[in-house]
Amino acid sequence: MNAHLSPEEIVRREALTKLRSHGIDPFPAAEFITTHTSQDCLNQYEEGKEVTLAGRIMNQRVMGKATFADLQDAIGKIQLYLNVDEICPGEDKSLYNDVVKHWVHYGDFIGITGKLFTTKMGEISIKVQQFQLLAKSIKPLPVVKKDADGNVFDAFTDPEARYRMRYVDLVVNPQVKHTFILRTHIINAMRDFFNNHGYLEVDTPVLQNIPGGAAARPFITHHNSLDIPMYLRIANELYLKRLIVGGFEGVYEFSRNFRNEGMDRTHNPEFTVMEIYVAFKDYNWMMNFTENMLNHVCQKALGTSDVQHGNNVLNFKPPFNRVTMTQAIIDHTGFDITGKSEKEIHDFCLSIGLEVNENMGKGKLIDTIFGEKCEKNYIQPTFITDYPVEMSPLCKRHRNNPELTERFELMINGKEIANAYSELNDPIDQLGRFEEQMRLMERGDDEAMFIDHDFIRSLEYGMPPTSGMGIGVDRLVMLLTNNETIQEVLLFPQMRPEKHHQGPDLGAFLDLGVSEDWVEHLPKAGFHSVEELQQAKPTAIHQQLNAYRKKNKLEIPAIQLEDILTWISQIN
RNA sequence: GAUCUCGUAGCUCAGCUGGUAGAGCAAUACACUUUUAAUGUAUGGGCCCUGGGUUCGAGUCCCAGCGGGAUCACCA
Repeated sequence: MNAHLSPEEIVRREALTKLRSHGIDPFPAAEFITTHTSQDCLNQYEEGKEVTLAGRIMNQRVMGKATFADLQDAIGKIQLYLNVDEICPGEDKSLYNDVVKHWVHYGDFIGITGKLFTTKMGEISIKVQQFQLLAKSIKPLPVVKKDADGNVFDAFTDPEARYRMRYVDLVVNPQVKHTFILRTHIINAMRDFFNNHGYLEVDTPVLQNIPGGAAARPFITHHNSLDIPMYLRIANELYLKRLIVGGFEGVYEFSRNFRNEGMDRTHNPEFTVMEIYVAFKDYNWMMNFTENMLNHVCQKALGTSDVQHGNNVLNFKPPFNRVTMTQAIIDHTGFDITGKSEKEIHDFCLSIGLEVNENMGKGKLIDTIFGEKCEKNYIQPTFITDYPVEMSPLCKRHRNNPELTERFELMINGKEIANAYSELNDPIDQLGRFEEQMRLMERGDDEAMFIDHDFIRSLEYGMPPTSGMGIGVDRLVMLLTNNETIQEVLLFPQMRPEKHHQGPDLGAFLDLGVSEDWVEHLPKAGFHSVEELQQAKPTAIHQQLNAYRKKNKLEIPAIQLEDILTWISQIN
């Protein structure tokens, strides 16, 4: 029955039985009311103050009639001092000698009441007077230890295990928990900033008929009643603009987007983008707004405008540098794209060794140059502005140059973090741009966008001049929490489904009446499952098992054919 | 999707040119009433990812698969 359990798991399950037989429910139902957290105890220390708190017991150091342990709650840790005479003032010392010393294990939830004191070694601790098991942990957590110098031993580091069992990761790796707390603080700070400006947080459809607003492969699903294909959203942009048409002055949404594309350290099939649209503004206003917002986020979430990321310190104090796309390319390649034809740019790309092909339009070529030669150089927050019109089908043309658009991307640490436009609100121009996208698609550009006619119709009713900005929340969090992979900032990153290499089910054999002596030998003799027994001839099983017994000189009784027949009858 | 690389005890990892599976921590038992990587003594614990192959013999070599990581392509 317990054949698939590790010895430690068996010990813990046996402890359940022992606890119950002593009248202790290992999973009690009642509320446990705490008065303090571990941090309260440390921050508001008063000798002898009575405190009640709950958490996981993390590290027991049993020293005969006294035991030290760490109690880890949601906030942190505090040391417990469990003394036999304090916990068991009467004759019965069982609560200490049995429960504390033997039936409570690393990882169990306990509730305690006791008095604060300082040990000889100077550590604030709780002298426990009442002790209660709140929930047993029957699977041992990985044990991570730290020495006096802060060196970590046996850290739980395997990425696969950590991502698949994030609950374990969060328990034993405090820095992981801290990252996710920061993530929420960052999002809260953004939300506060927008709300304080009077903008409205909204919800728009996740299930969409047309996957619009970006160029990406969508996840496709099907609606049964309507009998139509539906798509998980790849972006929410077109819906937010419809709301600006509807008369809202400013709307924003933290949008979970889904894209059916590759997965790696910077891509997860679902990811979060914050998009905001504000009426009567342009991209210059949005640059100011964005740098102020990010500085606010850094101050609120991190308490500083100087953010350590890898070997760099990123300075979020406004104003950020602003460089046009044209100037950026001149700065890093010496080539001026102004007024150049598609062929001239194509030839230039070839001359500097970039891989380009005939399907690439002018915008895509320029994008390639920037991506290969310029992007990585912008470590400090920098707005790259005025992108070529071909790259930006939803963006308004530049007021001074119709070949460019009023667009900026915010580059930080050599990567794109935000993207913003003076939004295109001319419905006729917009339709033309969509049609250009269709031509690109026919030419082989699989990133080109679909036409959303209802969106065009909304523009025909009139959209005020508007600036919109989208920011990759996961990537911003990576930046601000000093993480290099998106999996570290998503609680449950997408993983390939777990495959269980199921070992032989010895318990199932026992249930058939196989003797305990024999059960462990069945898989070794070639029978890994009940199904395999069922499919074999009883006489063949009989011969095979006894041949195995003879070959391995087993000191156990030989199998009789009747035994086999009994097993088989048990199956049916 | 391609290439490289890894998969050994609950955790972190050794295991050489193929020859009977190792350490620390964790667990179990005993001792120990202010320890803190507690300590001391003893004990138990392994489908060495899975399936084939080569071999007298495979954790080790070869092939395939599964899973992870890295790089690349696509993308944010």
